[in-house]
Amino acid sequence: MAGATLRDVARRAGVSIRTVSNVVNASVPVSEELRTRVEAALEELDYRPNLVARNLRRGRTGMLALVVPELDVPYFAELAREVITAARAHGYVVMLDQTDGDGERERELLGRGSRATMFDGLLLSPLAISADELRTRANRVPVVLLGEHIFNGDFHHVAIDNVAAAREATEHLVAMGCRRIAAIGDQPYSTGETAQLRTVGYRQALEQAGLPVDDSLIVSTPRFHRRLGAQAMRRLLALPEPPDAVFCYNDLLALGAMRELTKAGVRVPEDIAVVGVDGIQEGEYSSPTLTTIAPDKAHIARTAVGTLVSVIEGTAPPPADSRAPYRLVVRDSSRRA
Amino acid sequence: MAGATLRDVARRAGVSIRTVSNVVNASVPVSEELRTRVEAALEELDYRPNLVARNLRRGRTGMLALVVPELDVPYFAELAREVITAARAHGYVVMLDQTDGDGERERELLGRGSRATMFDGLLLSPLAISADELRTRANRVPVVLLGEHIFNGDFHHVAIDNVAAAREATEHLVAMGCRRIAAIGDQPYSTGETAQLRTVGYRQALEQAGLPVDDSLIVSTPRFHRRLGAQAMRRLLALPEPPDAVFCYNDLLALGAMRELTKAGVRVPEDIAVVGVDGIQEGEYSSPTLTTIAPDKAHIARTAVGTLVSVIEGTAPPPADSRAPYRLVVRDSSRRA
DNA sequence: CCCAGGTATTGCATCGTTGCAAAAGGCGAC
DNA sequence: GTCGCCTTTTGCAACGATGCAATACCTGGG
Repeated sequence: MAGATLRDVARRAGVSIRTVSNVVNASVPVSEELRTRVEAALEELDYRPNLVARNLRRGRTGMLALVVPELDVPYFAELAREVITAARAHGYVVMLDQTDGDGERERELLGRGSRATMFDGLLLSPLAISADELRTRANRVPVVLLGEHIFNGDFHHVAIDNVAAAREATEHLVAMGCRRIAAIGDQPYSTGETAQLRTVGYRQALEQAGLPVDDSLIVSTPRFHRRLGAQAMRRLLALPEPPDAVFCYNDLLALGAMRELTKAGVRVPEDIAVVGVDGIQEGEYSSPTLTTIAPDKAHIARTAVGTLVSVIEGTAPPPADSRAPYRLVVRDSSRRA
Repeated sequence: MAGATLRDVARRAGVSIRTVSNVVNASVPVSEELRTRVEAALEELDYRPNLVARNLRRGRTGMLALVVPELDVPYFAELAREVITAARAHGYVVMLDQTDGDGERERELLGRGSRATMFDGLLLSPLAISADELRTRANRVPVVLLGEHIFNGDFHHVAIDNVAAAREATEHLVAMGCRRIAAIGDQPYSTGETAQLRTVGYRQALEQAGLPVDDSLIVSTPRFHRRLGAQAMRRLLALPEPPDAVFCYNDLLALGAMRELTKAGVRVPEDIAVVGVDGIQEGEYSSPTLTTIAPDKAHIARTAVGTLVSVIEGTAPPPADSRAPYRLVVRDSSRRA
């Protein structure tokens, strides 16, 4: 059961431990004869290097941690997939954890008893943690932030231009002839600012189009879940003058809203057009299919992992915001004559 | 940058390394005076234990690996969430990897150069790997299988009763008055047998209801994705005598099929009723909402992690199949007058 | 036949921590 | 005053691997 060590193999092959190590790592030339003998012994004992020991010696683990609020949120699942793939390309594996949007959990990650020493770098999609906290706590592990911005200049950060993306989504609705466009997902009280940036973009688009900004059309939601999208939509439908379009700050909100509309017998997009953000696969198959701002998740993952690896290797430039590309994908939920 | 070690703290507090270790681990009583001094030093140097070293010494890493085919498949994402939660309850963290259903990738996991020595146990949702391979390769790491069965008696295994579940789903359609019930998702050629078991249950239900089994109504799909569900549905619609219901082997297939039906102007459930398997959140908000067989994912995760932990600790009973509970959740996609 | 120079092989120390068992210290009992 | 016991503290070795530098070996040239 207990695995064979270099020593066991060395004894069996009648060579030194060091020689076995040399064969295993192929770093130093080894004579044909010994190599054969050692390889036979390796085979017979089914040797596997103990990576914990190797990591201790080398001072690196080859593991990255990816921390997201909720893994069952499709955006994060799809992003995680890309991150794992990107990490593999760099020779890293990924430890995955979720915080449930709990600030306590995020702090744990960086605190005293954490497993932070077990991975070489951290990809964090923060929700509740603040800039100061992160700065004072994350002095050990290289960090790259995903999505939420938190604070200027202190950390590497990868995300789309939220203002521009939101503006573009709203402009699209304007171009489709919508005049009373609601927004679902603002978070004026939150520590994170992604939602607030999207509100800025939404307002910009309305103003540029010469449309009035009606605050009763902006519905806040504490999280970005389907249920909350449905709930928000219900409120909008109850207004004396309901909207003719909704820009949702993510696809789950949009899908929840669409469900509510369908249930209420409101036609999408004829009566109310819907746009989301995230470009999750679910939106390709919903009824109707969902128009969305789709960030290039593979790009985000590659950039974030690449940056993190260069931070680990000490070859990274100073922290900077990286703007990831996105596309407006127009589908049925907003396609009007 | 480089973290302080026990030695640094010891030097600073003027005590032995061992005493610092005792304070940190609180395992052995330490006098009030020294404890205070050591704790001050720990604080000043912001000491964090090097977990790699600790793991080497203790021979355990506190990490479990969860390997699934695809993380962006909602079922696996939702399951992963539960697994991470269950693992945390046992003091473990989770390394997550995906195989893309690639047998090669699965083999790598267990092979020579793998990171298998970095985690204490493996939760594997296999797709392509065979029983023999697993048996000869997984002699090192404790393994618990999720979903796919692979082989009797060699490995701990957690899954629902696929025959019964499929039978129940089909019976439900029969009870709703459907008489020409199709099945999407058979995999007669696959190494895995989940799909085949579901086909068995489907046939049993039809036979018990006295309905003919029409092989042209059983559509195979190599994977369980939305696109393939849509494709399969297209084929069924093209039949001279299309079905009046479809049992899909998972929710993604069902959602793909429903999309195709909506596009074709076929009403669900009036013209064709649809049932899926997996109980993913997406089905609660699709239009129409999706009837599904919902395995208790939290139960699966808890059982699997609990079993794995007991295998690791050497207190596990011999390998056995564990049947996880599931529920038939009836929603609009199959609700007929 | 010996030596230089290169290659192949090895021993030792080390990564940071913990298990074990011995040493040191304190205190009451005889 | 001394012994023995209990508590606190410590030193040493070990987990399994690799970096470094020294040794052993080998070949060809003088």
